[in-house]
Amino acid sequence: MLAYPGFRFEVLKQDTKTKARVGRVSTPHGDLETPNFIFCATKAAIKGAGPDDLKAIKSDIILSNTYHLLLRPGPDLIEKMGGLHKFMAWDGPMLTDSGGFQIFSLGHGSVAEEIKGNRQSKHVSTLRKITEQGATFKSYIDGSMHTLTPESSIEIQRKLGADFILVLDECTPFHVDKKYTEQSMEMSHRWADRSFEEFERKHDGKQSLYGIVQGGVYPDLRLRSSEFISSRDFFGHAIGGSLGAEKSQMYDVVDYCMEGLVSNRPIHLLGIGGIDDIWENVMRGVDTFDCVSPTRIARHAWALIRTAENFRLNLKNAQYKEDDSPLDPECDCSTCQNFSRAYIHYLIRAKELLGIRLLIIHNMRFMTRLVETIRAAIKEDRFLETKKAWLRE
RNA sequence: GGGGGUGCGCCGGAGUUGGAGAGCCGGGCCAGACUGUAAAUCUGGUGUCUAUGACUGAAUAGGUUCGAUUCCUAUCACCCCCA
Repeated sequence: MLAYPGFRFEVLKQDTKTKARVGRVSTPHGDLETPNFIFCATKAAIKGAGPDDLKAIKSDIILSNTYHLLLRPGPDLIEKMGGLHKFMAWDGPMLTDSGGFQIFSLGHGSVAEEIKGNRQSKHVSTLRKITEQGATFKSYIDGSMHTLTPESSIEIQRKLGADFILVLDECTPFHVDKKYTEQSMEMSHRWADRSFEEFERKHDGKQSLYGIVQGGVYPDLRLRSSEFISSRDFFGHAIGGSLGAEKSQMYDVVDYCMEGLVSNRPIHLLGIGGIDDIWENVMRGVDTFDCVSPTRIARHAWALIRTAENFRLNLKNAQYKEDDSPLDPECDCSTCQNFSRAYIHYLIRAKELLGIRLLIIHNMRFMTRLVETIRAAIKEDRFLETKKAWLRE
């Protein structure tokens, strides 16, 4: 049994009516309470926000990516600079993705494109091949070839030094049949074991390893995969791969996984960050989330607002030209305390970077306030009531 | 005052050797997409109307011609040169 001396997960409060729970994860870089949201700093930076901003909006943890940092600046450079925490001046908990998602995204394009059938996508795949050994990519930066194996992904993540690291997996697409999904899942399981062995080989207690559940949208495969991942000595579990074409299917897939996952480990849902998805999946027992959406849509001028349609407003829209009200009257972030919708609208139109930055800060604070609300509700044993009121169901 | 040149879309270009423009490329404008980030990206729309079709449209007014954005005349605006 592998020990994770620098780490601990404890459930502080279990909701009595649902699987929602409040937990505490301890890491060498500090603790965080769950449910929580992990902001994506894919290339060792939250686009448009720095560590001070993260502290200001009360972010507990961020994520960075093996594949992108492998291409540039390279894991050796980051190790030489004292590790990723020091390099990017973030001293809190951190997770790195293994590059498994890039096996999907560099092969198929975005999630939406793949699910919608790649209709008009101009996506040119830079994924060269997937074999039992690993995945080979052509760098989008300089065209050079790079192979990511379970072993090399762990080795790179060790050099990066994040607190939580992930096994290499194949993020299975939506448009493959059950046979492919099953074979992909089984290969990901073998990759999980290889990742674990490589992790264990140089284990120093400063990092912890997450196993990833695959199995597409198939209940039996998801159950098998989650039981497999539970049988290995991972610190935490992540749910990955295709979660279906619709939200209802995603919630079903999460339910399938939960049947096979042991409950004394933190459970992460990879890549999900829709506002309603967070409530629905916390209810199903998910502890942590990550998603590019809050920061990406901010760069595309959308602000997260609880009471808006689909929980968001497009500040680029003409209707905000003369709107002197704060961005979100419910929010305590520096953007909402200081700036009007009209000003942000103007900044976006004028292509002033500050406009994007103000929205990024607000959207991030929106997410941390959301998980604060959720945790408080669970602690007070009012999760379902709060969910209903918050979502105006 | 004299000479030369240029005028079409909200703006800037390109193009039309007298043979069907609601019509190319940017930008702007109006919207949309985005879920482990090749994304400050990408997509659609953008004359009018009673809208599967019509109508108007190449500075303005005339003229030549089967046919004019194209040729001619006048006017207007802007630019350049001379005085």
